[in-house]
Amino acid sequence: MKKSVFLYGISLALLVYVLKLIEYRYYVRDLSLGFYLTLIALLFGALGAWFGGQLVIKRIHSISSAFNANATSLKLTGISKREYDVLTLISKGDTNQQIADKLFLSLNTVKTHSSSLYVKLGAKRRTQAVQKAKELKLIP
Amino acid sequence: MKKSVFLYGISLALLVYVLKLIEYRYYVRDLSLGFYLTLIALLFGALGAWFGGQLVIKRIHSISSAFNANATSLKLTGISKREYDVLTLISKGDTNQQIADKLFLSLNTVKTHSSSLYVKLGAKRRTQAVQKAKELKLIP
DNA sequence: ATTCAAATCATCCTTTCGGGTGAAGGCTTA
DNA sequence: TAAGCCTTCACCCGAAAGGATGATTTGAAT
Repeated sequence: MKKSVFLYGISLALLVYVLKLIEYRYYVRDLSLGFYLTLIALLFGALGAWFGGQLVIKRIHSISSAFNANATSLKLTGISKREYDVLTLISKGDTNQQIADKLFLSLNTVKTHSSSLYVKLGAKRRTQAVQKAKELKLIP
Repeated sequence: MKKSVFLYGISLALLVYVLKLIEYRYYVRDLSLGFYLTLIALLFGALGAWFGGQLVIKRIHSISSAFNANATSLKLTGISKREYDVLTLISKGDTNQQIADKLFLSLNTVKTHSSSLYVKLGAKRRTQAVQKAKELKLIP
């Protein structure tokens, strides 16, 4: 981001320098002022468009890949590690028994975790829990 | 999109006109050519940046909202309209009974639809169905 | 007109979920 | 050390889901 701004600044400085040259040649050659103005407008318009596009793209990227398992939401909901493990597998469509097998837990433990998950997510069913977890960016 | 380009064109034309005025005043007032050049550069740079940003945003939107219920995948899976209705509500965390109420169906019918959904999606549970449907872009 | 898929509903039966509750061991922190 | 949370597991019970199968109606295609 800062790098982009820096690059943009450099480009701008360079162009201003070029403009200086043009300014000098203005007295030498016989091109209208309007020509240069249009040229500059086009140049900076294009440059600005590119820059603006890059800016937005970067922002979008930083938002969409802001899926760092979202520690903020995790703390807000108070979901623990183990509960999160269960949540992840629930979202993949595993049954409680399958989750128990994968996490080396008893079925009852998985049920306990999922139950507290529902409470913390304000859900009544696993499908709801998955939906809410996605809203909170807890899972992809 | 076309509208944006048009607006941009209009803005550009307007500014060029303004530049004309400035050009005339150049002979009247005592401001350096560099000043105007920089002004133009900044103006068009900013305008271009805004325009570029808008362009990218629109493109992103059209991509992300290119969620036209993905007819391709629907045909491939052979999911019917009614099944799709059920799928949608399933993905929202509704129970079969709730779905039945919303769609004015009997619980059994909902079960039938969901069962054939699972077959067509290669899922064994509703949570899996939801996950696969998302992969196929059938639901958001 | 016959055929076929979709949509609707049913019954029976098994599995899975989910709620409620209790309890034991471990770790952290006041 | 006591309080508190996390993790683990258990039992009970009702609700929801899911599988198998069959039946009727309707609309579209052949």
